[in-house]
Amino acid sequence: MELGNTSYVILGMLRKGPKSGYEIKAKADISTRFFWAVSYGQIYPELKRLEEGGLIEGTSDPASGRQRRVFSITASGEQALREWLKRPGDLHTELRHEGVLRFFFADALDHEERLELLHTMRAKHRRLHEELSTIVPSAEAAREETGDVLGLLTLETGIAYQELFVELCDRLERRLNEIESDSGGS
Amino acid sequence: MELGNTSYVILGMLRKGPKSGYEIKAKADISTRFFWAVSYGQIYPELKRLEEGGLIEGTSDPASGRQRRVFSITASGEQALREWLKRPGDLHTELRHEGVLRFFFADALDHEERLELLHTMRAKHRRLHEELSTIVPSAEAAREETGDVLGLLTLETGIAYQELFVELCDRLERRLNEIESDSGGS
DNA sequence: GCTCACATGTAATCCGTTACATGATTCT
DNA sequence: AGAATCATGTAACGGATTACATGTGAGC
Repeated sequence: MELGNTSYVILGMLRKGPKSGYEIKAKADISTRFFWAVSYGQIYPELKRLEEGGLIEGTSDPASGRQRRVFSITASGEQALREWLKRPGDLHTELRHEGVLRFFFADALDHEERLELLHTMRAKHRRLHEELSTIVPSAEAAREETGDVLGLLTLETGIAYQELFVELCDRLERRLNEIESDSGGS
Repeated sequence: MELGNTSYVILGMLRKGPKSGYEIKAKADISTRFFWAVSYGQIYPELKRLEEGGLIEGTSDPASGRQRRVFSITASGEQALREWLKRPGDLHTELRHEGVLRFFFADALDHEERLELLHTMRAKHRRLHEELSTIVPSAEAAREETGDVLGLLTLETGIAYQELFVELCDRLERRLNEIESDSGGS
């Protein structure tokens, strides 16, 4: 059966322990979301498909008071996951960044408007930086409990990424101001 | 009419001067591609739509020996572009990064396999870094000719972005080696 | 004459989001 | 009692890629 990267998000989450679709989404929202987002509209149909393919197994969960289906990864699911993790060849990377896009075309704006764009952009990355920072304690707790250090390292990577953009906004602002004062000087 | 960010890529490219669909793609491939990619499958239908909406104007070009349509931005097209550039509110940012995704789930691998993943990832970012570096001279030439400094600044931003990921791969490798020698030591 | 770059377009498909619909349980 | 959270799912839509189809002009 054909699996996309989103299928592996589900498989990877289930490998860390049995979960419901709802829980997968919740975990993804504080971890993979920042470099691979998933939505309910993908998760639930995909859980069905993966179960039909025998990569995961669902059981109705009477232990919980709630009506919910909890899925576990099967042996062939684990095998598929490992196969993907080891698969050689190109790693898909894609960036869609409206802020940089606008900046590229910002010669249609005047100096003040350009600075405002950079401020909006920096504010966004600062917000994301903060959001990621609040997750750190729970990632540290997870490392203590499960011994999984990669969650924390990945989170730090995400934080460094946001920091870079904040710094780039500052750098661009300085450069624009230099150019403006050079051309407008005296 | 409804315009998406891809429409503004076309509008922005045409604002720098009249172009064919083919040329728009070629220019985008060495500039916006790294933070907002576009394909022919979007460009040609969108050119039609933008012309119908009066934001651009196409003229068959007999000056060139070839059969081609060259589009120019209209006054209302420029207005739409500026309106977008100044529009307040959220800037869409999206990252899909299979390398970091795999790394997050890489506790299913052994130490050597994890390092290999990081090497593949670093190789990819190095390749992109190099690709961007080769564009620098043409961006500098464009700055000289057209006075547009933003193309160069955006390119430098893209280069800094690739540099960060190369450095992050190194950093992660060091961290993994530290952990490995700690647990395997003595 | 051949190949490469120029050039335009469409159809199928995939991937993903958003909005909607529904309902149970827990907490206040 | 009411609100928030837990929980599952689907349908419509949008955005984008890929593959395909087709043809011309320029340079070797």
